[in-house]
Amino acid sequence: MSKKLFLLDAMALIYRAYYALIRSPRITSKGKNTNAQFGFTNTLYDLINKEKPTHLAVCFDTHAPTERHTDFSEYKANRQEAPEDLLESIPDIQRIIKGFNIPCVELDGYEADDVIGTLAWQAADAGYEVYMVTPDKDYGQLLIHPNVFIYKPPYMGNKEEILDAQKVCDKWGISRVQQVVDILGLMGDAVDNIPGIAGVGEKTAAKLLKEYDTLENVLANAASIKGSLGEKIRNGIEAATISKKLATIITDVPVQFHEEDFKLKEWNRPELEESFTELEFKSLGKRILGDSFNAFQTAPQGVQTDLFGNVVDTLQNTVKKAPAAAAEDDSEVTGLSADKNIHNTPHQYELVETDEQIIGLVKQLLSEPEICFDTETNNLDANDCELVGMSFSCKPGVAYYIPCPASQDRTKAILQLLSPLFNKTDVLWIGQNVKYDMLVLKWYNVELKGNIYDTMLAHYVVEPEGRRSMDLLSAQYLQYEPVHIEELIGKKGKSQGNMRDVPVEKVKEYAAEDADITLQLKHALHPQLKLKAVDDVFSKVENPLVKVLTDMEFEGVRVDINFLQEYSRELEKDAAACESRVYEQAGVKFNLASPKQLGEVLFEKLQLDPKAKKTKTGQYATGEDVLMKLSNNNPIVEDILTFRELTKLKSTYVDALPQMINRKTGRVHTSYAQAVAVTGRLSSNNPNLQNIPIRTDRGREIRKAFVPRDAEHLLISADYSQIELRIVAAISGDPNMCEAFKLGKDIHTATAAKVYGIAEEEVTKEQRYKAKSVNFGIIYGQGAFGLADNLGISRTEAKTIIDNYKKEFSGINKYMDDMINFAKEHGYVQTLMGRKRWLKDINSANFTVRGFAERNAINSPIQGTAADMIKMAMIRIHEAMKKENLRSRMILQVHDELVFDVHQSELDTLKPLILENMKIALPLPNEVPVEAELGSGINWLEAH
DNA sequence: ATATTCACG
DNA sequence: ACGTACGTGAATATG
Repeated sequence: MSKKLFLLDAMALIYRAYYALIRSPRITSKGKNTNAQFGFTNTLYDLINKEKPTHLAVCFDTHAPTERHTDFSEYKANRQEAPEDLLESIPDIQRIIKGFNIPCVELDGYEADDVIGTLAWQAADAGYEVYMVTPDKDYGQLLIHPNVFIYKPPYMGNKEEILDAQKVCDKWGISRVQQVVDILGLMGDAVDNIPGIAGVGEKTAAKLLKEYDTLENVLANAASIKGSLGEKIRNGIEAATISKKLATIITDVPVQFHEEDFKLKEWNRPELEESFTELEFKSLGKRILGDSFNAFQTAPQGVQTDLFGNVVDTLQNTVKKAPAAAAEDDSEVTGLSADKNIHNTPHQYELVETDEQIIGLVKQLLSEPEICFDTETNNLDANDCELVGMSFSCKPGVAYYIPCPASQDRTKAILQLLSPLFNKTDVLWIGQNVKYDMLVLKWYNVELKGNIYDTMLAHYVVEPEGRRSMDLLSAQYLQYEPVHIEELIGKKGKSQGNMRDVPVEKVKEYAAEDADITLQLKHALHPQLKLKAVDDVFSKVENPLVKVLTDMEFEGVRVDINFLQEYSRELEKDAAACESRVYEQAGVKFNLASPKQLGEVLFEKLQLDPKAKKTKTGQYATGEDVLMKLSNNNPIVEDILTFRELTKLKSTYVDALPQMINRKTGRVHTSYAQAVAVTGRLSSNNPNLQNIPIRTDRGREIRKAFVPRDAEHLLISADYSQIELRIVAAISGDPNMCEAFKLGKDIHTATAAKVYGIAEEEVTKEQRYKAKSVNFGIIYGQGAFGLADNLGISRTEAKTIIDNYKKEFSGINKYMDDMINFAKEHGYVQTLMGRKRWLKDINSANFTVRGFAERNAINSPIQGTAADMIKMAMIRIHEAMKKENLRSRMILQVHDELVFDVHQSELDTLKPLILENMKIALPLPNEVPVEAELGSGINWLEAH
């Protein structure tokens, strides 16, 4: 019998199993998520059963950095932290593997693919047929030995797949598997953050290798490669060299394949029984262990520990011992080696607890012009948490921490003692994401009267595209690694701890350090504001907006649950009807919500389109645009699209919104992200209230659920009219467009008249519609192809329209060129308020990459100026409402719209106040007027 | 975690 | 030959 060795890439399989099951999670009676354990065990067992390996080993990655990480800091730097449930599953899985009497192999400094590659070749040399079980395409490079294969386990509805060298070569379009690393070196790999050559993708890489055979030879001949491709390659020599090295799997890892170790042996049944019982694998347990297995029996006690390690020992240190028991001890937070963190810089952090101490601190801080502060809470949701403590710092290295005990009376008393500080007007409050802290304090009826300096926002205007967690900023600007919050309360997830339960001494170190670091960050970032000339947008727009957003988030909006519940039932019914009609027409039942299954039904079973579009993963595309183009209005298409619409509305809005209602206020409190959108816009999340439906009848209904706080109130909605087009007209100074706005014309009709060379009265609906599409397309830098696609017209017609447009509105054409040229020269574009966006790819040799940057150069100043304008308006309106002591509140912002919850007695005061401030917030050049419209009603739909 | 789809301005 | 309109957030499937 031939010897078949299977080597499993454990982490890759665990990830897949975990996420494949996440929608119907397996939770034990103790509340433990066992997705990964279940999925992995299932895969392992099926593999053993079906493929009948004679030998098997499971390979893990370790936390230790590898040479790839030390050589190239960006390697896998884009990876998110694994979820806690997943990390906690690893000891269980290793224990199950031991139960099957299968060795786990891992080695510090090497990744699983290195270990697997090395073992695979050794075993193949020894006459084995070797299957590397992994979804990872990089393994293709290892198929040099004719007896080594890749075994892709079933996933996404695909069957398992065995890849040999030929299949891998066909897949990539190469002639030898050795070229897999050359391909990866040229094209990079987004998953692992391997750069490759900018602008070289899979196709180009394959073409180059066809001609030059190896990456080295491509680079050696770079000088003779013509055109932009040659330039790209010449610019990417270093990146390609690094990338190839990163993608190359190491095959001389110090591990030794021993036949005996990897041989499948008798299972350790008691051990498996115990694991399966603990994890509550009922049917799976029976399937594996037979009917005698009963998941509810008491776990057998006293399993002999020497059964765990006997395979392992012959592999010396390369094999990890299974944990003696499932990780019950949670004294240390997993996943982080505490000794690696460097937070031992000399500092003086003091605990301030008694009334006397607090009064002393207040007295001291009252003389400070700038105070850095931070709050600690027992929950991330600022609208649903208690204050656990506050830290203050005015001098680098010195900080104070005031703990707030569970007694809310005492917490209020502490805040009372601090009130002279909070009420002080001539003080600058420095913090990182101050909105959060202000919101927490607002629930205690505390408002900061001084000015705000938010370091997160400073970084936002200095580097709009960067990421800006405290940890990253500290590393980037202070070269200092602070205490991670995970060290105190664990990672995000259901078992995340609570700051309240952490010993005060530990919280003090963490909290005081945060205030200390934030103060130092302010000093590091501040010069950058002037240097990059973004201090205006920072001090006039972003910082003053913090208080406005705090108040808006605090207010929230009332949502009519009854209405939504009723509407949910209606949508449910209609969606179900659509669904059954689809199954009837298709002649099969399947999961209509699965694009993959739908694609197969439409394009294979029903043969609706012989040349159906595929997505990049090789599935059929089933997006709305694709379906709409399907053969002559097939009724099944209509039902599918309606089903999609109804289920989208139901799951994203109608059913989700009631669950977001705050238990204290009975209202929905969105959170505005002020430092996310690169153009300067806000974004909204938890829930997103900036994408509530309006375009379809059934979607629009949802707006009826947004209602005033009570019968004495109404909602007001005020929105800018054509603001982005006005901004284009104004900053381009195009005479025709400016004139149209000055005369108060309908801009799309006026555009159509110019483009078609006719009088405005003669413009048809069709022509106006097309002109409108051009107007919007221009804002985004759309070309003839896009316009044609959008309007369903020929590319020639689209080109004619665009050419006419550019001729009639030559100023706008010039604006677009000017923006691109400005960006090419200066490396950035900017808004009217001086908000900047840097475009590093603007001079890229790659057409696609550069084109993207060019469209950004056109769009960002427009979108960003509109964002500046409404932000300024919000600041003004908020200030005016406060000054007038109104009881009405601004509650929502939707990019060009503001929504207010208005007491009816204040309607007449408020309407002009809102409109006037919106209009004058940011005057446009070339006398282009800014217009805003306003409506009111008993719900958002009616107010619109 | 990744891919696809779709809601808004 | 390639890709083709900017900016977001959220839900779904996936074994």
